[in-house]
Amino acid sequence: MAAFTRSRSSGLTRGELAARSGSNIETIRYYERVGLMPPPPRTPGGHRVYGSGDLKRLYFICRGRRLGFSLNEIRELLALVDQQDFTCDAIRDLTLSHAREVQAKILDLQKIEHVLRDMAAQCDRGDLPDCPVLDTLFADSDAGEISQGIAHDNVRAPDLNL
Amino acid sequence: MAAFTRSRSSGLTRGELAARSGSNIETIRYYERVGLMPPPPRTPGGHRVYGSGDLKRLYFICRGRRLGFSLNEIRELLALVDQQDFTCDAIRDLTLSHAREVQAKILDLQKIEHVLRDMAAQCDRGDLPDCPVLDTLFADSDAGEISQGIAHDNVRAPDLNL
DNA sequence: TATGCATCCTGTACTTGCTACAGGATCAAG
DNA sequence: CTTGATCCTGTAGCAAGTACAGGATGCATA
Repeated sequence: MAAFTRSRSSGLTRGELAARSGSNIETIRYYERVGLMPPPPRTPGGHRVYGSGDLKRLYFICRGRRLGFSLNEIRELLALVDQQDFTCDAIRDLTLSHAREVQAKILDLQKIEHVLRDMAAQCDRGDLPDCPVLDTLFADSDAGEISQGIAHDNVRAPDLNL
Repeated sequence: MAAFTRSRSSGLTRGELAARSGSNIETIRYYERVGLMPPPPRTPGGHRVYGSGDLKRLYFICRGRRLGFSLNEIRELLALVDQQDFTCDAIRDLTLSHAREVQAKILDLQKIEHVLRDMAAQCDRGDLPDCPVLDTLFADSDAGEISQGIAHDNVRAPDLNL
């Protein structure tokens, strides 16, 4: 219950960093392992000691994740920042390209929701022998147009013929 | 190139099943391993031989996936079907509950898209010193309301303050 | 019948983005 | 000095597949 305690002069433990950023304590170690967070200095005993720069960086990662960026996309953004080698234009392009992916996913999901509600609505009409949902799911099919994957967030790219 | 060839009297190989269902050949083995597809009979040499029932079942799974059901949800549906122990009502409830999850995800993604486009739009106004996207991502934060996870499809549940 | 090639078999490892645990060390307070 | 909280490491697990290696079959043709 002693969250948000700072003991050493301005050094944060991994647990404190987790509490402040809202991320899981194990996730921080994971981000270090995959190279998103730099390996911090250690106490003589081997405990990690973080500074406020680390907190900012972690915020950045968390916020990027919340906005649906993949860790790789975030890695790219951070690399640009780290090397101070970016143009605002390039970052804007990245952002817009991501926005388009999100938009595509929204469209897919809307179609999916539509189909689901349609199926469910048929159940309401008591005049049918079987379960219309199962009937629909079991119906024969022979493919149709297949839209290519959105992938970035692993919602399956639904080819929306059924 | 000899897709859709049927050699043995009405027995399908794994490859043929994959071609007809549009799924990956390895995925079929995977579905068998996790208990969604039953282990089919084999030739004396050990090759799997599928029938038209298997094809229907695989269609069902694929269609369920395209509609965003998890393998576990599909497993439940199939169990109901296999045991012939379902009411249309129960399945309708499952469907609608899934539809609500999809809807929630759509709302989250719409907010995300909005934020992304907002950030990008600020870049267009040349009157700013730094990159507004990076500024936004790096800004300090102290949490806020945190909406609980949708989870089912591993789109991170975005707590939508920023 | 022999051969060649396509397809199949198995087991295992990889992916993304984490989370969880075991078994032990360290830290800070009382 | 002891206690309890937190930390350390390595490893294994989740979904939902995909991809390979190394070998066995199946089937058509010469």
